[in-house]
Order: sequence, then C-alpha cells, then structure tokens
Amino acid sequence: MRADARKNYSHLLAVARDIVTEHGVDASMRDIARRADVGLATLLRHFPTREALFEALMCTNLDALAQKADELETSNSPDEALVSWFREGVAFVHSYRGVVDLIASAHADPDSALFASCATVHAVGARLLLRAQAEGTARADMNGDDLFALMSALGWLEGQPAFAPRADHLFHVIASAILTNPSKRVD
Amino acid sequence: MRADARKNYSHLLAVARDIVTEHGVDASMRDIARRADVGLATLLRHFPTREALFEALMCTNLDALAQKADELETSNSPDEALVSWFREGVAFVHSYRGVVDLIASAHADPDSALFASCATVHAVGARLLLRAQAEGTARADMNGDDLFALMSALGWLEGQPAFAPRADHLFHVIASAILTNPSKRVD
DNA sequence: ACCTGAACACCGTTCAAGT
DNA sequence: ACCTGAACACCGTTCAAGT
Repeated sequence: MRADARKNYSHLLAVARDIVTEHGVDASMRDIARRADVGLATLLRHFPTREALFEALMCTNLDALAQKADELETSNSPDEALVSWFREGVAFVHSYRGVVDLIASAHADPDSALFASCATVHAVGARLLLRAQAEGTARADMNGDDLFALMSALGWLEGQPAFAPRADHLFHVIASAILTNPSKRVD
Repeated sequence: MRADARKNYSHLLAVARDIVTEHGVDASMRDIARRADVGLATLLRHFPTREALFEALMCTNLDALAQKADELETSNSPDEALVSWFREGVAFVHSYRGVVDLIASAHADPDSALFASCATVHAVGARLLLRAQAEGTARADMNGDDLFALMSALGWLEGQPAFAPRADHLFHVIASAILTNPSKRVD
C-alpha cells in the first residue's frame, strides 16, 4: 500500500469509529468520508461494503474474544468458562449499535466480509459449549448455532434502549437456562 | 371520511400488506404508493409515518392476541396459559420481517403510533405472568418488561434467516427458563 | 497506484396548486 | 376535503478523468 493510502486507511478507520459509535450501524458512509476530508469514492475503495468497514473496526475485538476463550479454557471450570465467554460474546456482537443485524445476516452469507469473523466466533463458542456438555453442566440439546443465536439475541436486546436496562438480568435468565439440563418438557 | 378517501385507505392497506410481506419493514413507501396507483403524498396523508402504517396493518392481530389471552386464562392452567400466549406473542412481534425493531423502539416512545399496541401487549403479558407467578410455576425474578423483551428477542431471531431454523428450539429453551424457579445463581 | 468530482437512481419530507 | 406533482436534501453506486 502506498504511503498516502495507508494514511487514509487508518484515518478513515479512526473517523468511522467515532461516527459509528455515535450513530450506529446505519451511519452515513458519506458522513464518514466528509468528516475524514476524503472523497466518498476513496472510502468505498478502502471498504467496498459496510460489512468490510465493520470487519476492520472489529478485528481487534475479535482477536481479544478468541484469546479470552483460550485463557478461560485453561484456568476455569468448563461451565464457568462457557458463561464468562458467553458474556464477552454478547458484548462482541454488540460492539456497535445495530451491528448485530449485520452479523446475523453475515453468519449465513459466505460472501459477506464479516463471514469469517462470524465463523470464528461460532467455532470458539461451540468448542466451549462442547466442553461443558461433556462435563454434563450444559444442557445437551444445544449446539453452536443455538449459542450463537442466543448471544446475538442478547446483543440485540442491549441495542434496544427499551430493553437495555433489563439486558443484564436477562443474561442471567438465559445463562441459567444454558447451564440447566432440561428435566421437564414445556409446550 | 369521504368515499374516495375510504377507498384509497383500504386499497393502500391491501397493497401495503403485500409489499411489506415481501420486502419487510424497510419496504419503500414510494413503492407502495406506486403499486396502489396513488401519489406518494396521498399515502403519507393516510399514514404519516411508517409506524402508523404498521399500526393499521397489525391492529387485527393485536385484537386476536388480546382475545387469545382471555381464552387461555379461563380454560388453562396459569403456566400453560403463559407459555401458549408467549408463543402467540412471539408471532405477533414478528408479524412482518423486521417489524420487531419498530416495536422495540415504539415500546419506549409514547409519541409512536405503535406505542398503544405495545402497551396493550405488555399489559396482557404481565397479567398472565403474574398469575403463573402467584401459582409458583413461573420464576419470581421476572416482570412484564422481561417477558416483552424475551418475546421480542425471539421474534427478532425468527426474522434472521440464519437463526430461524433453530427459533422453535430456542423458544423451548427460553420458555423452560421462564417456568423454572432459579435454584442456583449463575455468574 | 491512488484519489476525486460528478452523474445516477433511489429515498422520505414538504407544500403550493389542483379538483 | 382530499389528492397530486414537483422541489428538496439526502443516500450508496459507478466511472471517467486527474495526479
């Protein structure tokens, strides 16, 4: 990458982080370019899609989440590791307001720039879930998809001002459901 | 209302139902007006906001949901009534793809055209929850907000193609959590 | 190589002018 | 009363032209 291009790249990323933090996932690409004193087409050259921009914005968070899994796996019991990581995962899918919708659709779209990140999170979560299931502390009728889905649902709740105040409590409700072997069937 | 206005109203509603069923909550208002052979401004006269349009689209669903609560309350045990109605509630908040986001934000915005509908659903749900709690079959540390939030989260999951296949199973997971008195605390 | 302005086809809002 | 076309300020996409 040429020197001026590299400078544009990191500057755009910094500006985008600010604007996206403030306006959420629907922030105007034009606004970002404008605030960065760069042509809109230049922004689109570096990040051809909104997904590509968010992939770049969240890649450090992603690495941290994967590393956290390693730490938890070696120093905690399987059930504690699962729930602690689950909490981090909820925060990750809600890195920015509304981004969980992008993640949810990228999760099923191999062409999305966010697909690889989703797959990583999915795989790491599935590993921790399996470990807790082997121990018998996590309910056996769940798989990696379910974990990812519940993580996303909680991330979505956090993004809704109406629900955010109860999100922490609902995390406990759902986490306890994951750690409960179903004794009775509900219809 | 004048005769021609009434005709426009019901025709617009029918067309809107089709387009919204196909394209979800982000359907273009212009498209709806176009397909109805009516000026865009005429559509906006009848439904000044997107919320107003969806309020009209879902008002019959809303009545049905409230009536369902009455039926369940008189003919079922409190826990069965709660879970059955909860299932209907999830379907309601997901009447159209993406509309749950509109509902979630309307829930906290008294100025929204959907606020009254949200309040109704909230109140009905809280009543059924309270009844099951009094009986001791629903966990005591939940309130009407929590029920509405979980309903919305499940409705959101159903709207995501990546998660929809597991939504039914996750309904069971969450429903069983609601009907479980928490024995141990999870962190 | 990389950047840029401009043209394009869209969106919802608003309102003066019509019937 | 009710409807309408048009002007407006926005959006993301695309590309020919610049450095």
